[in-house]
Amino acid sequence: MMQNSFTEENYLKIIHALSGREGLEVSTNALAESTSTRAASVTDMLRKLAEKGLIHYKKYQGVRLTEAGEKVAINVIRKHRLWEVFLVEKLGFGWDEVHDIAEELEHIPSDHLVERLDAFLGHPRFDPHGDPIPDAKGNLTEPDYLVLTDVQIGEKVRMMGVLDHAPSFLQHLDRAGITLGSVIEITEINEYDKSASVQINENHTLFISLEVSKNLLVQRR
Amino acid sequence: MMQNSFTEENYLKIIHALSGREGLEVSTNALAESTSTRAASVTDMLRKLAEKGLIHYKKYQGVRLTEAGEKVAINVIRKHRLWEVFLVEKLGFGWDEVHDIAEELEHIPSDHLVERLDAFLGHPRFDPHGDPIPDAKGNLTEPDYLVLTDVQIGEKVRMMGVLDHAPSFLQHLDRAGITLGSVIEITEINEYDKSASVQINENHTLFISLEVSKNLLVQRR
DNA sequence: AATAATTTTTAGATCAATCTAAATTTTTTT
DNA sequence: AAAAAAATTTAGATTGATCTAAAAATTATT
Repeated sequence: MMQNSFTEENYLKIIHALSGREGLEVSTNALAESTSTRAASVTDMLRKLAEKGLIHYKKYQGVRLTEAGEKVAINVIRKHRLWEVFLVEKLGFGWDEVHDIAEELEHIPSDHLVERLDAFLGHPRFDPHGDPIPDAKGNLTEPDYLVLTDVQIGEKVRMMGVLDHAPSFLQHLDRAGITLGSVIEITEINEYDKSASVQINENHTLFISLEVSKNLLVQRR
Repeated sequence: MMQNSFTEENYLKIIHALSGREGLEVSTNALAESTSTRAASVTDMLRKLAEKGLIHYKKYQGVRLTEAGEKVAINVIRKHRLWEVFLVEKLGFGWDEVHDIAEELEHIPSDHLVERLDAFLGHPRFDPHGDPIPDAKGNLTEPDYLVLTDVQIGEKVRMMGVLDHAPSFLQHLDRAGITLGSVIEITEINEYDKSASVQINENHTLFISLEVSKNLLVQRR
């Protein structure tokens, strides 16, 4: 059985991300946007992936992963997230620095390597951004965290992940002293712009904008 | 300045290997052989590398690396060997298993990554096969080991590296109990086929063929 | 030094991934 | 339901890395 190329793997990973939990159809344009290519290029690649049995594709009707395609996508995600753990935990990178490097490492082909890396890291369940790491069998269970905007005043929650992975956002959180595991209590919400005062780890208070709240994943305790 | 492709890096690495310590000219055919391509393909690539200033190339006259090309080649070698150390020391791979994986990892582009990896590994000077690891500035000093065939009967030497990196050879050494650091004493050489009896670590004796002797790098003590 | 053998390069194609421009299909709006 | 707008696909080209077959240059042999 032929190997999938770097590019093919990226398409599958992006289709997985865009189709969401429900496995919705993904549009050609959305893929063009996410892959930074033109729609015509996407069409070509979709035909190819369909031929390989990795996606369900009917002209003009968007695209979904097949079981086989899903398997490939999840394996790429597994590798990406394991490498991110390695870069942060072992090499001392910041969580804002690892995405691009992991984007390359995720395509290194060797099951043997992934399994040994996984063991070396102690079979981590989550990556440095709080995203769950699929197991070797491809089981990926998204924990049902809530977004901070859904939390009431007075409630204490634990910060578990981010929706936006942009370095600038992560650096913003660093400066605010918010990291995975931080305890957050909303002390006040401003009606006007929905910005909020929050207390972090019961010891310092700060303002966060709605934009930030929308991108913080938390868990009730 | 544009990045070099995976393929370009491989050509430079192979030119470096084939031109040896003296920086001799490398022939088109030798490159075709080593890259598993045809001579015509090599010619195309050479023109391209010459245009980029990475090699000295005149038609029909073989090829040498420029300073710039040498720098790229040595950096690839540095990455390859550091990753091999990682795979063996941290992930527990055998020295016979790491070449192909390192062949992929060596092309991951990030100076930051290499330097952190180097530090994580404790700035190793040699890879799992005894090959020296160039430093961050690109200094690569080949230690002047001798080949076991140049060792006299009765002399005790230390095994420091291998010339042949083939898994089958390395596995053969594993079975014979010969590893980096082993003390080897030649007790007898057979005139007929130059095979030898050797004592390993002063505790067990075995026969090795000329083929093996030719590929063992050792050091006097 | 002429001829033969070998090596290398050129010419012209192919394949994967991309592009632009034009055509087609689907969706939305009037 | 027609027309307009948007999305998608097709047609034809381009780029990087490769190929085969043929031509040219170099090297070796007589």
